[in-house]
Amino acid sequence: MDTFIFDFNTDSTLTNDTNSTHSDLDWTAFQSAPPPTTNSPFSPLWSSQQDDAVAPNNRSTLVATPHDDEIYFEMEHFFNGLNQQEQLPPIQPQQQQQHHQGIIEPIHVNINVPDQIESPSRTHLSLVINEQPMSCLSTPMVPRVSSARSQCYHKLPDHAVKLMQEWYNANLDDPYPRSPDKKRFITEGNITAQQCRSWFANRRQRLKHVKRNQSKSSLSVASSSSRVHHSIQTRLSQLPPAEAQMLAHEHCYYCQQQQQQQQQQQITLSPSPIPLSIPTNPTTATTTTTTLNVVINQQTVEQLIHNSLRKLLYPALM
DNA sequence: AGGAATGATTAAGC
DNA sequence: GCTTAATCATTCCT
Repeated sequence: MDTFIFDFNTDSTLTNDTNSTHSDLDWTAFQSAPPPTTNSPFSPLWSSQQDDAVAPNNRSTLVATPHDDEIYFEMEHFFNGLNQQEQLPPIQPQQQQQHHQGIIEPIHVNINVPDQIESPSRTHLSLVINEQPMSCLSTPMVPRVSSARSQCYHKLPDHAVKLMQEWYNANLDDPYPRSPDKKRFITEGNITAQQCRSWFANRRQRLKHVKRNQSKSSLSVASSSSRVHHSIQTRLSQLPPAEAQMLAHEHCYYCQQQQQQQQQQQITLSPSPIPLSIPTNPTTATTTTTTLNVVINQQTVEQLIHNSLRKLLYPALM
């Protein structure tokens, strides 16, 4: 694991900590990336044009992994805080001066990034080897001769796709066609066995991807917020408590959210007792097993985590 | 032009 | 031999 140290300046530019001995990352790649559309300078790097995670063209050594999403969310979380800051009332000239005098220092946050292993480009491999692909059909669509892969790109017959799609939709719980089904797709759809396998493999993978992203988008907010909050708080804890708290509430989106939730809960959690009904059954009167179905919402969980963190980080304040 | 969709390939795992 | 995951290449769409 490498530890990259990012400097978060208030103007959201990314600078290289040249004194760091933790990172040998080539920062020129980041500098040559297109200008960010948001306050986060990382968006262009981690957002791919399709569902696959693709490393930037000029960063062949930086291969995107599933961890990148987590890192991205952590970065995004922090910059959400900076975005929020922009929506705050304009800084007074005196405060602005304090900014430039360095009273509000850049915050350093350590992000752990798994070691990346360079893998050779498959395009290059196929060009070098120039092997004949397994399933090249003699169909008319042969656009270019640049690589073996491009020689056999065809759109599958609509009829074949329709057949497989119908079968897939009807067998979502077990989308693995057996031999008879495959033979039917091959003969009726006029495709090869390889094309049939590829189609189902792609279909399964891409649907899985969609499902994963859907569940992640609902869960990641809470978990990543909490994690990044913790890492930032760890750093801030090295500062004097008063200064750290001011910085945290100014920059940390999570803290701002927590503050809002606290205020909301103080209003909504006024005396409204939870209705608890204990089932009474004459036949099991002697047994004392009782099931209480209590729904704990996300706010409550985050509140509990937040309080625990505060106890850990600021015991003097508790 | 750029992103999304789609077909294909490869390596690794079982 | 089949599947998954990652990735590339091409076509489609806006």
